[in-house]
Amino acid sequence: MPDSFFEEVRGLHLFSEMSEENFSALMRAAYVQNFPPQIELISEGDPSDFLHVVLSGKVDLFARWNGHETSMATLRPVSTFILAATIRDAPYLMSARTLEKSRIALIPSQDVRAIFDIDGDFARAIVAELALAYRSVVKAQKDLKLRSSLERLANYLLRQQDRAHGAEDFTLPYEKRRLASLLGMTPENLSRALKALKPYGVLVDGNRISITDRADLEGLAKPTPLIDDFLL
Amino acid sequence: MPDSFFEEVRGLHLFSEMSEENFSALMRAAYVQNFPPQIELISEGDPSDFLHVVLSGKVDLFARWNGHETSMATLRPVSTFILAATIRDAPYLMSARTLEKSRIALIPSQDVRAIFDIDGDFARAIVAELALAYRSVVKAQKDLKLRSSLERLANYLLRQQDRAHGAEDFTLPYEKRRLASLLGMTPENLSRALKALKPYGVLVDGNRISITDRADLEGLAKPTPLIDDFLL
DNA sequence: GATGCTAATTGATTTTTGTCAGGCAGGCCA
DNA sequence: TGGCCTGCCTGACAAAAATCAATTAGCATC
Repeated sequence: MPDSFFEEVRGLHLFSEMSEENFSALMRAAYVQNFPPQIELISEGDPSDFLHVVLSGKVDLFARWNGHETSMATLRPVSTFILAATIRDAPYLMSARTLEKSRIALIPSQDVRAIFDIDGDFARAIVAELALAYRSVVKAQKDLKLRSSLERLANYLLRQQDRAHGAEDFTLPYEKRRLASLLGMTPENLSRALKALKPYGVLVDGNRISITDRADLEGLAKPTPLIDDFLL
Repeated sequence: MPDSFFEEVRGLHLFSEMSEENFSALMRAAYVQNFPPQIELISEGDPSDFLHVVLSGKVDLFARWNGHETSMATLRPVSTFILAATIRDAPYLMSARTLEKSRIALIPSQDVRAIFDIDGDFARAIVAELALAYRSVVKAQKDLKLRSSLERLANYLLRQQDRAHGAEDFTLPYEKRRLASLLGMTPENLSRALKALKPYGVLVDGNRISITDRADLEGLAKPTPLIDDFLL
């Protein structure tokens, strides 16, 4: 079934509006690959040869400097990454590794640029995608610069609860040390911060979190759509 | 001369490739306004009514949360801002204020979106602009998460020196407290950090900086194109 | 069940950063 | 000139966060 993944890719906002002809051209040299966990898919500084699409599994975007690294974002299906680098034909600014067994579609960057040049609808879809990505990073930066680590954690938990459709308890989607890195703190500090949230009704049991008094936690977290609303 | 500013706007990458007809349509309801210093042009959360273009002066983008604020970026002529919000028809994520007397062109957001919908070249120009903006924020976030405040300052000074074409001494482009906010630290801390850089050959006299031994400072700063290169 | 591995936790400590209060220098204006 | 801003600097202190070392808990494997 070499083209079974076409449908999945086609379903993304990024590709759903373009003509069948251009989509085929884009997919001509594209292919899918299965990766085991902990494989570094791309490394920052490398030329952007492929636009990547996570079809299943989980991928971590991270950055390195001077011997240490930090997690920048975690991607779940179905989403693309490294779009900006592909478009600008510039080196990757972030590295990516699989967190679990993952299926990744690879679309040659030069094909993306070629179709982009001739297909206005595709260009408009890319604009929508990039504008959303840009705003996500701006929100992340506000989170980082305006809030303390405890506040970041509190807001993160509230967002996770929203994701779980408001359920009182839910599971953290990955290891705590990765979460710590994502939130810009050390694992030790995350551990202490979780404890510090106990008076606000946050119970922790391994990866299981329950929020017994959301209003109380919100009093500390002071969430705002301008930072915490994913869609905005 | 009501249309003298058309030329300046047209000179931007964003508008230089589009047809004369579409450009005129875009400019039909656009206008220029002069603002004194310290005027808040837009406030985060407001609907994005206009795409802004800084023609002269200087504009600070900043964000507020829970009673305090932080500087996100400083814009100099000629550049646009709040493009992503305009395109997505979403509220501003950042506020903006003039730092000095400034001339700002205002283009109605709905016109931008209308032309965007019909003009593929314009859409492509927007992609290029957004991809660049996205990558800038990613670099800023890496700077913030991977480096200490002293390292951020050291790298900032090196970048400023590059901007001054490598001159041994140059002037800081704005007040130190704004710089502190931009670098994610307090003014007091910036003051101390500048002193801490003295052993690395950084001399400070008011707004005047001179770097007597760039190699030494680079040893501390460890600059990398993947964070510090503006164009990448 | 014992062994070894890894992640998570905990406590003690240091480093980094922020806060608060006071002082100083330069610019502005009555 | 004197008074009064404002921005910046300085020192003492407090808070936040990182680091280091040691322990514990959970898992998989033999």
